[in-house]
Amino acid sequence: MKKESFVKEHYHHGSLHDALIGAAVQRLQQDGIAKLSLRALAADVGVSPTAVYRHFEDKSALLAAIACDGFVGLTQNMHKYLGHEPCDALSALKRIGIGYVDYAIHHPAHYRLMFGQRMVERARYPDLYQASNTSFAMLRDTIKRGIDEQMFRDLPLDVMTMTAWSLVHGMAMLTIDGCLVRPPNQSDALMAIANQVQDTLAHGLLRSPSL
Amino acid sequence: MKKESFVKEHYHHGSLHDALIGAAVQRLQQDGIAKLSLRALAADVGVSPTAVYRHFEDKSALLAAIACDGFVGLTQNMHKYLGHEPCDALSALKRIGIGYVDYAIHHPAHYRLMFGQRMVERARYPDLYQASNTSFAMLRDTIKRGIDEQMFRDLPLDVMTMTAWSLVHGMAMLTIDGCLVRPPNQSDALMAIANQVQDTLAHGLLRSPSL
DNA sequence: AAATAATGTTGACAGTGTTAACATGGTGCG
DNA sequence: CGCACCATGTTAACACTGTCAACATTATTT
Repeated sequence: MKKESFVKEHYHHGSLHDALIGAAVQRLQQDGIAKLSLRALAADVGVSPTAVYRHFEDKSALLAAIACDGFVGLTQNMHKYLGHEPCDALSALKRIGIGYVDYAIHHPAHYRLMFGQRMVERARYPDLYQASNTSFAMLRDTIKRGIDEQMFRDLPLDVMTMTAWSLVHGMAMLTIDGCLVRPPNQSDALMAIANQVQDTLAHGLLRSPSL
Repeated sequence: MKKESFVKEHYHHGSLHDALIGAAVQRLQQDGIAKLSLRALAADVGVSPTAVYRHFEDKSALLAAIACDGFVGLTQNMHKYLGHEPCDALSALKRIGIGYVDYAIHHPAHYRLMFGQRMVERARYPDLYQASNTSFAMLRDTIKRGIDEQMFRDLPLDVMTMTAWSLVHGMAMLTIDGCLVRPPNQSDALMAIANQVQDTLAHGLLRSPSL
């Protein structure tokens, strides 16, 4: 009876941290990062401009937190596509790759942020650093399995990891930026292309490709 | 005898356009895009803040011009690595790819700008749009040649182009952002990796890979 | 119940992109 | 030559930004 009377009878917001991130994500999706202002965010949430600084050191830290969430979501999506039943390394790698691109396509604002300026200074943001490493480790570990099981060719793990990672990252970026020559906007058609690209990669990685 | 007396006896700068771009590139390399301000640029060049607007519609247009220069440089560098003697499609593709990554590594500020927000809105900047298309056409045409000469596997041109482009773009980005696991800072070592990655791609594209 | 920490607010400052109105000077035309 | 024009630069101002210091309010702990 004393709470939720209407709105903003409360001096304390209660969950400003999450609310700010939510508002930021929404604005990022609509207007892009260039037009994102802390003051507008604060207004969206119904709080004074400087309240932000009780939850984030500065604007960059807020963005880093969002990027961090992005990597967590990316990892989750890769796990989702990977599934639970055991499978060989190549299938696993393909599924992870599709999960990767799928996430990027459906969360472009997040994805662009994840690989923007924050990535360069990720040493300053331990959470972000760890979250991103967790994502990358999935790729790397799967490739290592393929090598250990002698399914993949005998190339340095680093090289293969970079190849696979470059491929999915490049696909994600080019798709998000609309760089495809004839952009098949249906994500189904897009995923079909992604599948074929993955096949090409498989052909390049496999010890004995099945044509 | 009447010119170049000392400095800035001239009301008219003479080449503000280029001077601004030069100053911008320098600041981009040092501080990154976040800290780039038109006013600072104007000060660098010794001109009032609003003089910029006689040469560029707004800040974004200036950045677009730099990105445009970047694509021109990228194309040039690919041509440089391609050389003049005729060669088969695979060699050509490899050289172009190396030229691509080489440019990105040596002009990270340019490269990040080229694939930043400006790329998304490149419809607004015809010059940028065309310059980028010219770069991409090099990749695409070379791949088409490989298909026509029946050197590459019989896959859709779009798929192969996306694969190759994704690969070089991904490599460029990951390298620039320092995402390599053990970053071999010498660009020689880097190029060695790039070469191996390209070989993997070749293995994936070729009709009959030579192991 | 009092002290302390957490959270929000107000007011201010320096810096930003951008516009409008004005100044300057080189260029071409009578 | 002189004059008008136009490209180029300047000054002043506006709205907006991130951020800080000082203060207010609420929650938490002692």
